[in-house]
Amino acid sequence: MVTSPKNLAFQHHDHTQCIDSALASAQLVCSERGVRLTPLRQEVLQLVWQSHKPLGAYTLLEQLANQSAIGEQRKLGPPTVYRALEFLREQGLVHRIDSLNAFIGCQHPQQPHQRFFLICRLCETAVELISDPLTAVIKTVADAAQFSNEGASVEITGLCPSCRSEASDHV
Amino acid sequence: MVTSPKNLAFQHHDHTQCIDSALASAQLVCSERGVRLTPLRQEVLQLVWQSHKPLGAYTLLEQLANQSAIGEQRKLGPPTVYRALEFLREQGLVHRIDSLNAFIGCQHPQQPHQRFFLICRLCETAVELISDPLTAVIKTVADAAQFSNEGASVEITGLCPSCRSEASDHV
DNA sequence: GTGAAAGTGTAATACTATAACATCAAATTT
DNA sequence: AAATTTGATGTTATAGTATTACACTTTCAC
Repeated sequence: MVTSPKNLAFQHHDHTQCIDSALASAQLVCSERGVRLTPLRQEVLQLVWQSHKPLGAYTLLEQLANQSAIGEQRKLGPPTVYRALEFLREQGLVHRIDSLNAFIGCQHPQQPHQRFFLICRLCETAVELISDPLTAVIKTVADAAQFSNEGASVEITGLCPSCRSEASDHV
Repeated sequence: MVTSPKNLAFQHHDHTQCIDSALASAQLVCSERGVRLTPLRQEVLQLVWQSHKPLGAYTLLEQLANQSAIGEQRKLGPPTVYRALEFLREQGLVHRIDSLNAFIGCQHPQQPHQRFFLICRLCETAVELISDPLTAVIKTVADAAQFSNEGASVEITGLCPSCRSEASDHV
């Protein structure tokens, strides 16, 4: 069977490509919009993209302090990372996963969209989807209730393909 | 047009009925399952049901301490209310709204179900929906990614019918 | 009744997020 | 280029949300 690009993050893949492409997109998007992707913001974006696992703000803060050139000499506080995350979210480069209090790089930063995620409870990988049928049903449901839909978040929890097969291996 | 029962909570209604029916359902469900709806748990459920607005755990704690017979003599801490909420959630009597860190009474406690909400950003009312099409699309999306869907949460944010018309009144 | 299990009390603490104000850097104006 | 303004970051403190750990009590099964 052909692997759908949708669940690529659940497979082994060349993650360097993910990071590179995310950084390139971010550069492009920010210069188009005339907003500044400062070194700090870029570093936070890079940290968020180190994996497909959502990371908490304090984890990012710690890594920023310990693993990055930026944190070498500065004493960083929570507002620093929260502000960077807020900027990245405004630009649609990062999403927050409400059920995890954690942040993840946006996999479709080009256009604005609702937030649909598949979240594996074992490997903690989160995959972002774009689904027209899901978007359509949400619109239908909201319309039926005469509710003006300004934004939506869908978080689907369960086991990803890899963790499913591993789980069945160990029965 | 006929008002759908779905968005009843957005309309004026006899909320006493909501509370009574929720408590009756809870009694029934708990006795059927052989679990104990203690006075504390019942009080927390009642507080959650005082409105259709999700409430934070610390708000509930404060009300429990100040407004209920239970809180009169005891000195209550956060674990007390969190444990009651955990129990009520396990029994499907209460849901947590992740985007608000808040809790709301379940409007369909009879059967297990996924969590679909319309959340008004003005009046803060949250309405729970059961939508077969939405359930079906989520299943389809998960299946397509070979993802085992164990639970899902959909939080749709915007303006409810009442707040929409009020907003347009004041233009 | 006695013991086991479930429920609650209590103190301490961990985790998540923001407010407020100071400082610094970049861009714009003059 | 100096002055001005704006945006970005540093820093301290605090607010808000949730859990751990252990003591005590109540309920239920036997």
